[in-house]
Order: sequence, then C-alpha cells, then structure tokens
Amino acid sequence: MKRWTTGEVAKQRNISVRTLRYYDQIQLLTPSFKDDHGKRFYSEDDLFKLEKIIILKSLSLPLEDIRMILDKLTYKQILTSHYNYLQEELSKLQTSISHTASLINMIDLEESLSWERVSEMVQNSRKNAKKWMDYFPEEEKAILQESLPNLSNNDKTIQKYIGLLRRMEWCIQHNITPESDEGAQIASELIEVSNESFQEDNNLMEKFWEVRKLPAEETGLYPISEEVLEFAERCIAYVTT
Amino acid sequence: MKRWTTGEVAKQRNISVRTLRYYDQIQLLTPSFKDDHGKRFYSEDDLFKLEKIIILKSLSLPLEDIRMILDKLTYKQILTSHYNYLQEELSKLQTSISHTASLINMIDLEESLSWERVSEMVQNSRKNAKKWMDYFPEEEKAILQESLPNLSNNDKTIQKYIGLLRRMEWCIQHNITPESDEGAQIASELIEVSNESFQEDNNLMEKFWEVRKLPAEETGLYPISEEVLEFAERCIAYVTT
DNA sequence: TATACTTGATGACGTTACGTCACCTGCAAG
DNA sequence: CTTGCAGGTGACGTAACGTCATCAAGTATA
Repeated sequence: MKRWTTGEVAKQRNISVRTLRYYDQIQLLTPSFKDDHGKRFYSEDDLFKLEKIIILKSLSLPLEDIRMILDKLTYKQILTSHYNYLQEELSKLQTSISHTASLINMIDLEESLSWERVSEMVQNSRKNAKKWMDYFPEEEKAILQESLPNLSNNDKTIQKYIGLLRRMEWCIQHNITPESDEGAQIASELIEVSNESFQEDNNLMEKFWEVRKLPAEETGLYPISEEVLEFAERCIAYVTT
Repeated sequence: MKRWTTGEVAKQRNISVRTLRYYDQIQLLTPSFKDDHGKRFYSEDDLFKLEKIIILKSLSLPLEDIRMILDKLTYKQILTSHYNYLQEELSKLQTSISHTASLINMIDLEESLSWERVSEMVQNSRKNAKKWMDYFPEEEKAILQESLPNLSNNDKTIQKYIGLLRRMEWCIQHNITPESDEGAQIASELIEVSNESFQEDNNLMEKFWEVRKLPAEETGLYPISEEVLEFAERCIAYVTT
C-alpha cells in the first residue's frame, strides 16, 4: 500500500500543501496515517476522498456543505439549492458585465467618463424597474408595492423567479418535458413564489403573467420567451390536474 | 445647505450604517463635517460621491479600485481589466453550473449519486482537455506541454484566451470593427498571450489557430466561431501593418 | 564531519467588506 | 428621573486559504 506525503499529493492534484493542512485542521480530510513526528501520509482512499472534495469544490460548494455531502445527506436538496444559488450569481454577474461593458463603451464615446451619464444610466434602470407597474390599475398597485418589496438586485423573490426561469430554459434545451418530475418541481416552486408575491390573488397573478409577455424594454422586467411561458403554463397545468 | 446623518443616508441609499462608518474608516468616503462629538454629517457632494461608489460596487469592483477610480486614474484600464475579470468569473460559473446540472440529472437517473460516474465525468473533461494535442506532431507536443502548463480550470493563460474571445464576441455584437482602438488593444493582448504560450514560434502558433477552427467536441477546447476567428485575424492584420 | 539544502510541521497574522456584539454618550419624551 | 433612541468607538468573526517566521528531520555536498 503506497502512501503519499503532503507535497506529493499537492503536486499530483495541483493544490497547495497549505490547503491539505487546512483540510486536516478543519477535519474535512484527515490523512489516515501520521508519523510519530506528525508527518502526514495519505492513502489511496484518502486521495479518492480528496478527489470528491475537489469536484464538489469546483461546483463552488462551501467546504461546510462538502463535509455534509461526504457524510451522506440528501444530495439532491443540496445540489438543487446550490444550483439556484449559482443561477443567482450568474444573473448578478451578467448585469455586472453589461454595466461594465456600457461604461467601457461610454469611455470610448466620450473620452472621459461623465458621471452624470452614469447616474442617468443607473437611474434609468431604476425607473424601468418600476415602470411595468403602470400596466396595473391603481388599486392593485398598492398590493404590488407591498408584495414585491424591493425590485432592486438584492430582492430574493425576483432572484427566485430568475432562477426558475433559467431552470425552465435549461429543461427546454435538454428536451425535458413539463410533464416530468422536474416540471412538477418547478411548477410547485412557481406556485409557491407566486403565492408569496400575490398573496393568493389569482386574478392579479394572471395579469402579472400577461404583462411579462411584453418585450423587456417596455416593462423593464427580466424577459420571458414564448417557449418558457408555455413551459411554465404546461408545468402548472400538469400539476393542477 | 442640508446635511445628513449616517442613519438618514443609510436609509436613503439602502445601505447599512456600519458600511458608512467603514467607508469613513478606510478613507473611502469621509463625511465633510464632523460634530465636536464625532457625529458624522454628509453633504450633497458626499452623497454624490457615495452614489458613484455604489455604482462601481455594483460592478463588483473592490473598494481599493474604487478609491483609485474616484481619485482619477485611467478609467479604461481599470474597467477593461475588470471586464476581463468578470468574464473569467462568468466562464467559471458557467462550467460550475453545467457540472451541477449534470449531477442533478444523474441523481434523477440513478437515484443515488455514484461517485464512479462523477469521477468518470470529470476524467473525461480532463481527457478532452488534452486530446487536441494529437493534432500536433511529436516534437511539438513537448513544447506545448511546457508552454501550456495546466489546461485545468485554474490556468491563467486559457482564462485570458477566453476573456479575449468574449471581448471579440462582444465587439462583433456591437458592430465594433477590428480596425478600431479596441481591436488594436485586443490584437496586442492576443499577441502577448500567444507569445507567452508559444515562445515566439510563429509556425506552431499558426497551427494552433488552425486546430482551434475544428469543432469543440473534437478538440475539447473552448470553441471559436468563424466570425471571431476572422475578427482576430483582422485585428492582428490591422496592427501588424 | 560540518554545512547547506530540501521537505515537512506548527503557529500566527493578513486578506474582503462588512455583521454583530458590548459598551458609552447626548438628547428628547414621558 | 428614568427610558429610549440615535449616534459613537473598539473588537471579534467570517471563508479559505496565502504568507511569513521558526523549528526539526533527513539528505547531499564540501
């Protein structure tokens, strides 16, 4: 049975020695043997475990979660929640990227950055974020104001929506029908989020979906394609029958 | 002239009081007036400056960089480098997402996660990552092995490439010709990275670009479209004349 | 054999952008 | 006079290590 030292393992898996010592320290990966001088020796099983850890880490899972997964726990729960988290990160990143790109563009156009322009830009996106509310009559606006508290980046509800939209897009791309387990899952989450937002007011909810079909520039909302809308409707239809 | 306290500003801009105090502490945003008891008072100018900070922060810029931008410095350099950074983050995130999606899929298919499958999956992507080398004759492989050290996720060179590719795609989308400043910039960075990789061996470099034209599944490399290739070639042609 | 080099180990502090106590203070209301 | 509130200042905690400084064992060299 061969045993590897920290240095060897580190080189082999392309990680730092410090990392291995850290994993030992937080009891994530304890080498199966230690010298009488404290020298660490890793077995093949240890390496396999490390491999798992590296894979999970490549999914941006925090080490704490990795420990739980390794000690068995509902894989799916952790992974799906993680997937949603990643989608949120992705959407944040993408807005960040488009903002940056706009700024770069502005530099080229105007030579020097004019902060008025920048402010204007951000202001516009703020304005747009609320403009779609004009599609609703006055009495309903109050409810909307309350039920969709912050339409800023940080809003959890909108992030959940975006996560769901992405999942639906993904399903469509991978030819997963709305009449599947995943579809049912999505439907239930959709309903949950909708109820959170609209407090059971189905009428209001219907209207909201109608509005969402309008082009993005008009509403300032995250755009929804026809396919996704159809997917969503079929999901919900499948579950409610 | 109205002056605002920390609490008022915090509420207004939807940030925490702690944040304001922190910005004062690190001298990023020092209120223009302080009470004889140390109470902070922000002027309109301060609020404007804060607005800038918030915008820049929304671009995921670290506060250190924000300070530099605020005190004037080549906006463009910082922003473009930041843009590249974001692109790197994006590509990492995207592989992360697709891995996660695959894993979730596997759970559905196999009920419980089999680590053998996972390993296999990762192994395959590793295999693919080196497969394209078969397009080169033996003598050149050695150089390639050395010059493109790790084709893993962490490799900086490949990340730079990906960043450049994304920038070119972006230019194409925004109708920016290769014969522009941005094109020249991209060309010089392309040449720089190529030289880093191929150590001035133009012959080898040419071949590498040829290989890149092949479909992604075959090479395991990040795919390049015809347009981008043409864009790159025109960029370089423009600079070298 | 003395010396130097390599590889390993162990603290301990640094990093980012704040969150979260604990504790103190000036001021207005009840 | 107490209470409460809005403000203040440290100081510690966070995630996942990077980066010293220092020490010990084993190996190679002069």
